[in-house]
Amino acid sequence: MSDKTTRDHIVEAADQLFYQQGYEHTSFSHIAETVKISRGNFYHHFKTKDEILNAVIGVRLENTRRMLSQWENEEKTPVDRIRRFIHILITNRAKIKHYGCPVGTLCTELAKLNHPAQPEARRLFTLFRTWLSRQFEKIDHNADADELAMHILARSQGVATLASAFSDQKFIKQEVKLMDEWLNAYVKGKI
Amino acid sequence: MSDKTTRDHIVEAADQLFYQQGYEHTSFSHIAETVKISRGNFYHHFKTKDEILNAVIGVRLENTRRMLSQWENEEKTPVDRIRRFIHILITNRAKIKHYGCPVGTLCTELAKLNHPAQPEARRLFTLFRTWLSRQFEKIDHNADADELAMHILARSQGVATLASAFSDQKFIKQEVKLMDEWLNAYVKGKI
DNA sequence: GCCAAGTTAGGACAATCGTCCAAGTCACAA
DNA sequence: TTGTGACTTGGACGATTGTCCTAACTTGGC
Repeated sequence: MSDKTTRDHIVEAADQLFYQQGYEHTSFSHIAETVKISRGNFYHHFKTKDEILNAVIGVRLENTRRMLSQWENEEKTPVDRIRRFIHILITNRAKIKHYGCPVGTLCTELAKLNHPAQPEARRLFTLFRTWLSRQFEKIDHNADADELAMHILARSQGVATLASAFSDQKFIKQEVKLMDEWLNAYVKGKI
Repeated sequence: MSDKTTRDHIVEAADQLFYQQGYEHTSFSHIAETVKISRGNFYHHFKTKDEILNAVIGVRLENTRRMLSQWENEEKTPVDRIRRFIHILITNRAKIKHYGCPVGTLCTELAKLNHPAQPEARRLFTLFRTWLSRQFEKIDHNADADELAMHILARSQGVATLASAFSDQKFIKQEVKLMDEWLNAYVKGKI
């Protein structure tokens, strides 16, 4: 807990703030205030704001990888694993209602800013995409697993966007149920 | 064409720029540069930046209403009308690939800024939502039309988000095809 | 106890932000 | 012809932005 370096604290605070208020709208002063350090202290750890963004994307990538491999261990069948993915919408529904999906909203913002970190941010999506794709492949080797992965990914994104726009948690549960049914129907048709 | 007032030009330019680079990232200087007027001239037409945003949302609402009633006239069956909605993804695929959905990305940004115009922006979604809901009601009076409308809306949003994140137009066509099939299956089951 | 390296604080910096204002231009009514 | 009101200009304003710098502090090896 307390063996975290200042750098870690900065990245952690930036991670939260970028999610809750967006990258551009989060200023150095705001991060400094949260971490309770001087504004000038930043430039000993990071040269630019973009460098902080890269660090944030880095830890998000690592956390995502860890989460996916944990799901891989805890859920024994590919169908259960995909279901586990679908249900993060439920798990994170409170935050999603307020701030949307951390991955989707970041990619959307960086696209508008035409920011050089776009490819790095996209890797967060790619992580889920390839992981889901591998699960679908295990279900049916002849299926176009990547298309199915993108399909699930897109539906999750849409749910997060609308749940946030309408501040509606019930809608999340509604759509998760539909996605579960879709997955069951798919499995029944293929196995 | 040339009978547009300066105010109209400002709103028009702001509309495009808010879509392409986001609301916060678009500055007065940038709009002024585009319209080719002095920066100071703004405050004869608008008191604050938020007022411009409200005007932009206003014209978007009006344009959307006009578009929906046009679809209502051109397409004679509710199914054709819903299909028409689905296919704006194809029509606007080039811009969606770059900037995502104009409605979804605006609502997402305003949510992060905790901006007072959030309810106004949400009305853009509501317009589509109630229109789609009415179409579904015409297909089947016993259906939960609103759930179906939200479902289609969410899937469109997801497609736009991922198409932008991956700069992938082909994915749009792929998913539109799936949505068409979903609609056909639904109609076949209910009629 | 001392020095070097790593870390921090606080403020200076140029640029840009949204906002506002005084002066000027223009068209048209009296 | 003159006066009036709508419109436009260019710049000033205070605040805030990301960036950078210097001086002070802390720490560990000698």
